[in-house]
Amino acid sequence: MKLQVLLSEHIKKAVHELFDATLETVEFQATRKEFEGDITVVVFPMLRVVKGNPAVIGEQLGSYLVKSVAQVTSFNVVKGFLNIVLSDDYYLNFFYASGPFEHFGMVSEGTDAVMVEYSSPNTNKPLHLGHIRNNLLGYSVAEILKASGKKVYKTQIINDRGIHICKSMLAWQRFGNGETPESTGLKGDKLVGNYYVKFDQEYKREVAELVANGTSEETAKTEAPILIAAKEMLRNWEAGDPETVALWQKMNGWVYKGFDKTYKALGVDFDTLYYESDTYLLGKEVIEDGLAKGVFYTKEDGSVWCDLTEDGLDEKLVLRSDGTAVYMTQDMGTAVQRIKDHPDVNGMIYTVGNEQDYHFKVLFLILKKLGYQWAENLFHLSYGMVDLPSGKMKSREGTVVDADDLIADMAKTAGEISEELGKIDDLSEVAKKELYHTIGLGALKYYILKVDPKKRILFNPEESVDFQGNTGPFIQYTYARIQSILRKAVRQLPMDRAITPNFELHEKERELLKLLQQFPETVQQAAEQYSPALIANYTYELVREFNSFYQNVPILGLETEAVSIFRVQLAEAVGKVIKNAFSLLGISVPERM
RNA sequence: GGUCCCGUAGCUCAGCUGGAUAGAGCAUCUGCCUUCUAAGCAGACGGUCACAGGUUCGAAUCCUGUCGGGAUCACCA
Repeated sequence: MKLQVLLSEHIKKAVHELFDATLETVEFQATRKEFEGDITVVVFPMLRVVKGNPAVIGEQLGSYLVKSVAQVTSFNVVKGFLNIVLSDDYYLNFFYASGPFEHFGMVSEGTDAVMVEYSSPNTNKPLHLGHIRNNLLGYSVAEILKASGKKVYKTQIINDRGIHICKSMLAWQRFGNGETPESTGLKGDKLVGNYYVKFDQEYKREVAELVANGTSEETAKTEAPILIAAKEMLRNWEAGDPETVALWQKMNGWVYKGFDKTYKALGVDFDTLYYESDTYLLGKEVIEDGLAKGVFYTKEDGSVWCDLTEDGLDEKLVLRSDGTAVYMTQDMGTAVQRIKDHPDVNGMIYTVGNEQDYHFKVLFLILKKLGYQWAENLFHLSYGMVDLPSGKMKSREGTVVDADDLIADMAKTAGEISEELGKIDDLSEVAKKELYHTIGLGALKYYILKVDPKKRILFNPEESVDFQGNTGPFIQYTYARIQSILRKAVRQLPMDRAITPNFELHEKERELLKLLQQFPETVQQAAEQYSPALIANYTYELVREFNSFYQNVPILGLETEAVSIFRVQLAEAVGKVIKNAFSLLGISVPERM
């Protein structure tokens, strides 16, 4: 039985016996460092049913627990806080029962399935820092949900159609001279992105020219020939013009190859893909359904709306008067389609920036009104923008931080620091390169995931990311040190020998065991709150505690072999939990660094 | 203007469903490499939790208002 449940039952019983009162719940909290104890019962809330001085009540409850619960060895009361000291046996039992910690904290996959959408890029330009935040969040939340026992489908919707890609296509047609990724050596997404920029330059030039010839700026902006040509191209595409479609396929193909490389470098992947070119016409039957159910209504001009004023929102258009779909229509259609494709799915998480908060609020509400039971389990994983010291990122103005460049830069910085420290000089060049990538990416991922998604991030590429303190590399470093202990221990100690733990636990050991114990609960909590940050901060705390242990108590070469073996085992367990926790963040841990 | 999000140390961030003296890292300063990796450890310095009210035994946390920053309010996606 879980300790809290056990204690809580005994306390309720104690309250009943000692004060003849009935207690609904018992409030626990971790004992603060400065006090002696492992777990604390807050007495104040009990005052509602038990009259008296909280300190005195605490004393009475404390003595009761010491007498009746084997795991409780002693207690102390500070004001209204009853600090309980647990026995070494309790911790050791936990430790030996939970080993060997390989899958500690991970629940095996159940039948309850969810779909996690993230990334969802446009195909006219490369991925940038904003996508990185999106990808890391989405991937991590997917992993956390998996670890909490859900079956997870990772997906993205690729915005492969629309005016944006036509702009790149047109510019390539006009100025490209038949360039390909092969002929230029450029990644496909970069090449296509360059033409998107080229389009914008040309467009601006034409607008300026028109304005110089006396056209008003407003007219010039809508009548620039290249824009008209791009719109024409979109119409051709929608009409299925073979030449346009072929070009579209070719250039999108380049982009996908480029994206694949970036995703691979980032360490993210997908189980199932959706393309907007397939889904942009979806949603019409949902409209029919909604009309039949009276959720939607038609205006005189034929447009279809959903009235959400009762829910404090506006009226929302769901189908244009010409019968074509809007964004909302598509998203409804896509959601329904996804459930059709994956009938076991009973909930979806959308990783999309917070500028779409309103959109998703409306989308979820409409789907609920339509009566889909899975609509009860929709969540918008909303995140803030990533700002640069220079301000907002604008892709058309080229003020973006490119994803590939950033990853490479991080690895480079990691390399420079490693070289300077010179601890891994004996590694091969290939192994070094891989390690630098691991560390650089660890720094980047951790930096982004440790902060609350809702908050906007100010990212300074110049100063890059720290490698000290609450950072990915710091945690990776701790893991590497643990591996070093293990390597040495195997040579020095009979690690396979069964030990009888009859020694007194060191204070640091108790702290570590306490933290280890909390991991499974933390994973569940992170899953409920869709919060990688929770995992990150937990890991940091564990690592700090371990470092303090490592630096302050001897592990190897002790007179008592049993204690040494136990400490090595403890270090090993911490290492495994770090590894597990980091895998939930999509960060790998090196054996050495 | 309506709605939503954010405001905690000089900087970057934690702070769980209200609980003890608000915590880390960076930066600055002091110690610690002849023992398991010093990307580390131990310590010092640093706070009117934006502001003002309210709720209560108790508020950074919940409620109301004000100020500051951002997003969003299209027959765009």
